[in-house]
Amino acid sequence: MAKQVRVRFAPSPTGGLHLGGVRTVLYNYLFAKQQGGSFIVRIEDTDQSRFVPGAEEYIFDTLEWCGLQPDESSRHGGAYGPYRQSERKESYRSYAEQLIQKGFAYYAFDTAEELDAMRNRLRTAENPSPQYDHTVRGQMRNSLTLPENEVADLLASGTPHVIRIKMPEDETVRFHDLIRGEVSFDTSLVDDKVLLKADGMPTYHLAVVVDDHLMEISHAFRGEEWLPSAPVHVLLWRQLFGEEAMPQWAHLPLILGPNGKLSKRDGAKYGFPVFAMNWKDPKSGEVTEGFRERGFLPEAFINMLAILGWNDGTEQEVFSLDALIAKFSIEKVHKGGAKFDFDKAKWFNHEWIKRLPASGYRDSVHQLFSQQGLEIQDQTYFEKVLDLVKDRCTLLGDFWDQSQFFFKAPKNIDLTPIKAKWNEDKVAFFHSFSKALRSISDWTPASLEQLFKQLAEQSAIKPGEVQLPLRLMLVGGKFGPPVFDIATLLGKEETAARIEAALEEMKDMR
RNA sequence: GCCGCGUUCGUCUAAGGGCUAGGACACCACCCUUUCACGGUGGUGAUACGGGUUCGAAUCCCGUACGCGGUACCA
Repeated sequence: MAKQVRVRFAPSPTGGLHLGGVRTVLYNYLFAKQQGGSFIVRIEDTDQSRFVPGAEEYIFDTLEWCGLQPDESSRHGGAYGPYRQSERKESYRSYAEQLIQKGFAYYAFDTAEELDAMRNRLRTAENPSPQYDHTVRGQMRNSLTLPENEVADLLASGTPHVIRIKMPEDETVRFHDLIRGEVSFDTSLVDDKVLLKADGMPTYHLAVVVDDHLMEISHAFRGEEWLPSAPVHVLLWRQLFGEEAMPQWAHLPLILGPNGKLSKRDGAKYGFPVFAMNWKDPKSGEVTEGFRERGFLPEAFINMLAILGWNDGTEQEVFSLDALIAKFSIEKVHKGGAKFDFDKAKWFNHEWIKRLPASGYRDSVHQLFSQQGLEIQDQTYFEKVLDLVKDRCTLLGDFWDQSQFFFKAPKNIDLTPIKAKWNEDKVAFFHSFSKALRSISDWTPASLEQLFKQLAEQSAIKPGEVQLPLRLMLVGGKFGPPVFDIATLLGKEETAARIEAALEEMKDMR
C-alpha cells in the first residue's frame, strides 16, 4: 500500500520570496502534479522575532502570479491544517517530552550568558565556533548533569529552559537523497540542537519532522543549506515515528549570485531582480524590485527557474508549466549550484513574448500604458499592434517604446537622417502619395508598397530614398516594424494625416 | 578550524567507459532587411590538477586544489 504523494513547501515569512525559494516551490509543485499527489504550503513562523507582517500574503500572491496554487494552505485551508506553525504550537511539546522519556533528548537550563561563557572559554583558532555537543553537555546545566529532584524543582518553578536532542556519540547516520544518492554523517560531530525553545515554540528541526509526519508528507524537497542538519531530522524520525515512514529527501542545489549564494544585495548591486514580485519591507520601507514589475511574464519566469538546475536530457529549453509537469524528474536535478544569469532570463522572456498570442499579456501591457497616461480604446487594434511589434520586445516595458506611436502621432520627428538629401521632388512625391492613399481599394501592406513604388518611379525617385522619410513621418524615428505594416494598421486617414502634418513641419527644412 | 556538498566553454548545460566533447545565453563575422529587430549561416571558447583501474576515462576509485553551504533558543 503505497503512501499517497504529498509534498510541501514551507517558507518562513521573514521577507520576500527570492529565486531559490520560488524554484523550491516549483520543483515541489511539478513533482506533486506529475505524481497526481497534492501540494501543500505550510508557513514556518516559529521565530516570532523575525516575523514580518505582510510577508505571508506576499508569498501567496507570488505563488498565484506564478500559477503555482497549493491544494492546501493557510490561505485556502484543507484537511491537514492549521498550516501556520505558530497555530500548532501546543502539539510540539509533547513530542519533545516523548523524546526525553526515551532518552533521546534532555532539558537544558543554561542561560544565554552561560552559553556565551562556554563558547568563549572553548573558542580557539582551531575551533572558532564551539558547539553544545557530547563533549560539553556534561559540564552544562541540564537534566543530564543535575540531580533529578533539582530538575523537577526547576521545571516546577517555571525556570526558562529548552529541550535539546541528545546526539549519539559514535554512530553514522546514512540516508538516501533523491538527487545526491547516499549521504552520511558522523553523529559525534553533530551538536545537540535545540528542539523546543524557551518560549515553547519548536525550532525548525522539531517542527519539520512533526509536521511532515502529521501532514503525511511523502517527499521533502528543500535547499541544500539544509543538508548539514539532515542527520538531526533523520534521527528524530527514527526515534519518534520510525524511519520507514520518513519522507524521501531531496536537497536542491543553491542558486548563486555573482559571488556566492544569491542575495537581495546582489540584485541591487548588479541591477537585476531577485524576487518574483516587488517586495516592500514594512519596517524599513525599502522596496526590492520583482521580475513581474521588471516586465517578465510568469511563463518565462517559471521556465527560466526550472531550467536553472534541471533539464530533461534533451536540448529543449522552452517549456510551458504543463510541459514541465510532464517532463520533470527529481533525479535529473543537478547537484551543483547554478549561477544566475540575467541575460539568459531575459532571453526566456523574449521567447515567451514571441510565442504567446498578444492576448496572453495584453492586460499587463495595458496597465503599463495606463501608467504612461495612455488609455486603449480599441482592444482588437491593440492586440494587432502588440502582435506586430512583439519580435522586438524583450521585456513588457519595451512595448511602450515599440508601439506608442500607433496610438498617438509622434511629437518630435528626428529629421537628421534625411536632412541632407531632402528636396522639392520628394515633397511633391509625398503630397501625391498621401492623396493617392485615399483612392486605394485594397488596404494591405503589399498593395500599399506597390503604390508607393509605382509613384516613386513616376517621380523618378528611387523607392529606397523615400522609404526612410516615410518611416520618420509615421513614427518619428528610425525604429519600428516594416513601414507598410505600420501604415496599414494606422489606416488611410491617419497615415495621410501624419504625412501632411510632417510635410508641414518640414517646410522650412532644406 | 571542523563537517558536508560540489567542480565540463565567460554563464546555464548535454554526453552516466567508446565517433572531431553537443546545445543555449552572451560575444564576433557574414546573409536577409534601404529603420530597428526577428530569422539564417559560421566563428572564438570547456572536461580544475595529480595519480590509479581499463584495450579505452569528462564519465569509475584515491589524493590535492578551488568553490559553496553549515557550524544559533534563524529558518
